[in-house]
Amino acid sequence: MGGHLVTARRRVLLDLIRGAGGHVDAKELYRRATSQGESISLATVYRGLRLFKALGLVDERRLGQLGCYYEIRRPVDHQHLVCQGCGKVIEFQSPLMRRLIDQVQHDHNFSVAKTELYLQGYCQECKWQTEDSGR
Amino acid sequence: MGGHLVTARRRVLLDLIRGAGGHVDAKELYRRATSQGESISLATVYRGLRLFKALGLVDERRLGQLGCYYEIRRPVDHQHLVCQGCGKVIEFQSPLMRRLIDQVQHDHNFSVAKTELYLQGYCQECKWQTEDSGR
DNA sequence: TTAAGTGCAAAGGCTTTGCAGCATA
DNA sequence: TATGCTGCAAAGCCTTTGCACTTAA
Repeated sequence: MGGHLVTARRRVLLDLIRGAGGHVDAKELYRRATSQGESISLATVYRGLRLFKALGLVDERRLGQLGCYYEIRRPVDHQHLVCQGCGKVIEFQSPLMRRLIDQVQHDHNFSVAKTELYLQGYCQECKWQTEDSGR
Repeated sequence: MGGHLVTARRRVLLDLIRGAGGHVDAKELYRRATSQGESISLATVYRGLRLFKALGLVDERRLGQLGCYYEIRRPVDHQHLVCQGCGKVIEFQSPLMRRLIDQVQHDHNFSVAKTELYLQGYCQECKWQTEDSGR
């Protein structure tokens, strides 16, 4: 059973994902790596991300139509709130989520392995603007 | 302000979406249309879907890594449960969802416009199999 | 030394678009 | 008739892959 190598690219990649605090996609990681002088190809970024996912180090999230974003896996589950005005991403977590999942598992005799709640709308600042413009 | 035409293709397309009970993607709609003798192109399918979305007739859902699925918009919100064993899609709805959204809106001063909860796991039948195989 | 990682370019899905012709109101 | 619809083929994204070369252990 072959192990996985610790390479320079992978270290850089993982550091970048950590530093990004979630909310980066593959292309952005590639851009950040190269812009700080690191030599890496987009293909390697994708391969690294796939590996990290498989190892459970990183989670891939689909934020609506925005595409795939990557973040370090953390012990406590959280969900995302995306502002369609300014694009801001807010993380939150609610105990109701746990209750909801328990309920669904029970009602449908289903074993839930992965959950993703995505909420889209307008943040405090962008709310005013939509009200003003009346759009 | 131009109106939108009611055309044969669009009628067919909408009927197919209705008949599918959710859970079809563009390619599948194209396949079903042509296989029942209708003449339509994939581009027209996409254009129709975009229009229906804009008119609020149809919702686009991203079921995890499965891609885009389309369904007739219904008055009552619902969410999806996808079995990673057999691919079955189960719809459900829970009053906890409403409460969770109210809470998030309040806590983050955010106005939620669109919500999507996606749960992935194993249904009743597929649960046994994963237990047996011990995988 | 040797399995694993990497870059490059090509290929694969899915979705959109430009354009010329067609159809609906 | 005029605006909007359609098909076709091409192009655009994002992501994966084949292959030859490089590197970590």
